[in-house]
Amino acid sequence: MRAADEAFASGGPTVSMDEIAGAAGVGVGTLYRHFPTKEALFVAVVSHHLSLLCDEVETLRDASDPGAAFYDLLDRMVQEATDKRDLIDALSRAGIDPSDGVGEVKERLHAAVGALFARAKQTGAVRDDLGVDELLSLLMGTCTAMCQVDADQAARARMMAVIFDGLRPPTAPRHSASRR
Amino acid sequence: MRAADEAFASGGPTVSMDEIAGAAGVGVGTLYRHFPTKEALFVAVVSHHLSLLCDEVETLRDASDPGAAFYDLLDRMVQEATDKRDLIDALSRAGIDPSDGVGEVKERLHAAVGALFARAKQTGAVRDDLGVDELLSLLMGTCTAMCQVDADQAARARMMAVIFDGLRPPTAPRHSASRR
DNA sequence: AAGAATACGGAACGTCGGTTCCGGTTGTCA
DNA sequence: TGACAACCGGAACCGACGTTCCGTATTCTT
Repeated sequence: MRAADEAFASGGPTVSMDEIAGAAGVGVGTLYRHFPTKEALFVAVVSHHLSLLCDEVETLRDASDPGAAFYDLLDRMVQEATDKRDLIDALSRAGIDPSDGVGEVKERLHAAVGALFARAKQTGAVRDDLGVDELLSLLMGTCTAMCQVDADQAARARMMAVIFDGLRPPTAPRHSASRR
Repeated sequence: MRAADEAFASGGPTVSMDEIAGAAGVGVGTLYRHFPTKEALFVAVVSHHLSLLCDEVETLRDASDPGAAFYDLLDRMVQEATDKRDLIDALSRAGIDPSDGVGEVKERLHAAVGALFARAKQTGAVRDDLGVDELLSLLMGTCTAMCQVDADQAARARMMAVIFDGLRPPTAPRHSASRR
């Protein structure tokens, strides 16, 4: 059942309950017997994904090379989120809506990524003027950017290179983006 | 009338026609007398914005310092797109849907940005391994990322710094983002 | 094996938003 | 000044979608 639900999530949060039910081979009534509302179903699927992601990140927490592990993680996250479009919405919701059930999982992800992020900073692999929130937001943005150029793998690699290079410690203060 | 339409666009493409009409101080019927469909209205607004943006970019085409002009432009675009949420959808549509009326304006924007981009490359202000499509997609992603951290101007500046530093020519080949 | 309780599928309902259409109004021309 | 025409506002229509409900199937119990 969850398997069919994942299939739903790939289409984004706009698919109708009928379609989800159809994909799962059940009636809509069955869906509502397991989840009180569509929102709840979406949250469940999203939380599940985020939870898996958390496990992965927590595994990397004590990696011997935090920098490499960090960039590897980013690469994988973006790669995965590009396929599963719902993960993007997941991340975006994680940043926006602290009320619903995603909130707790978001905390976990935040903490796990934060830990790895901090270690990577210590080794000088990433710049130290960036917060976890900003990192996650950037990551989210990158994912949506990736969804634009569906096919071209090379283009994606170039875009990732931009982000990665930007995350490294700047060799020298070169530009200020401040305004107002 | 257009003025009121812009007000609509700020709320994203999901606002109802009734709300738009209300904001414009007219009835829905009037809206439909000027635009055959909601989609058309949206396209009109978006095209208008993109058109203005094109004018701006084309002005910068022959700037004495293409690099500075380029980064200044990015800064302004992101800043503006953060306020006007519809511009994000505009950029995203520009990348995705070549069928509707936005297509032509997208060509113009593509060409104008491409020209400035090329000149900035020549002066060594930006890396030369990136295409215009990738740049625009990245820009779009950055905008959506910005919309996450609504308030904090400092956070936005840090995120922009990441993007900007990533766009500069890498000092040395340091990391490969390829996979698969 | 029979009855009850639970689960199931899908038809039915209410709401919401895009689109259409009709009655009123304003401006124009003779 | 009176009739005609264009325009306007908003009520009415229609389809889509989330949600609910009921008749039926299935399984568990004794």
